[in-house]
Amino acid sequence: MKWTLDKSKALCPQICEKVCLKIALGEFNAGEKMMSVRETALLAGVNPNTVQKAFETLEQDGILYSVRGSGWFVCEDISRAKETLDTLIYEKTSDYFAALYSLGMDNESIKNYVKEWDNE
Amino acid sequence: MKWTLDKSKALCPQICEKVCLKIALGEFNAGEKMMSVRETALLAGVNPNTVQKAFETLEQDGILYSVRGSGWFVCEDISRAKETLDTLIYEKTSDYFAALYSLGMDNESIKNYVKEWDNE
DNA sequence: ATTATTGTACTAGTAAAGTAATACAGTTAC
DNA sequence: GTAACTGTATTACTTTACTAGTACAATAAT
Repeated sequence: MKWTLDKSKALCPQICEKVCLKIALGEFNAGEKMMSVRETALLAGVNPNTVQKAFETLEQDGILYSVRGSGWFVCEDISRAKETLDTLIYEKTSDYFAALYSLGMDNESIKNYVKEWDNE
Repeated sequence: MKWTLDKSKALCPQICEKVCLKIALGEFNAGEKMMSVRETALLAGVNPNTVQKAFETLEQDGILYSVRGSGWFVCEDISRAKETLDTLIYEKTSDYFAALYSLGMDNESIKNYVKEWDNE
């Protein structure tokens, strides 16, 4: 099924996140072959070059590796993928708090606001 | 004193937010004259054209108005500035939740994570 | 062996956001 | 009335992120 990406934001990081999550969830398994660059591009609705760059980023993070002519594979140690997810959650929370500080809120008011949040 | 902006993000919206906040906090008063485009540009460390665009955005939002040759002024009704701030807080929270949904979290886990957040 | 599929590389084009420099027009202060 | 401010407009340049098209090399399947 099609991946849903937010086209108003940078696509490359979204693809990285999606892959990390799918590894963490066991949708892609350690040591197994990934979808091809072109297939992923179709699924995500982006240019193959964008997927290529995303996979290369994940390669540097020790999450994927490539075999020329054969395909992309998930590394044996998937803890790196989980760490990357944790780091992303931390960073996004940190950014969120920073953004609301700029709007005049403090830690307590932010926590209360989130506590009452009730939307879908 | 100098405005501190995050240069890795779009500057124009940051200037808009800053002005809204300063109006809401009573640092700029209803009906009073604003700093000039050039002065604000120096203070914020950005190009005058960027400030001009930000002020024009706030003009469309009914928060500022300009008098050619004279300067920029704060509108009499500052409730629009406060509404804009509230909307921004709402949107940023909504974006934050959406981002963490993409990382595999749900409402409850996000609320717990924020509750335990303890950083500066 | 041939064919299809894979990763990889390269060049060019696009769009958004901001910078930079300049010019002009209206207002204010002296 | 002149000078020193204002806002406003225009043009060109830069960067980032992505698109688009093409080409080539290595592997796998037949």
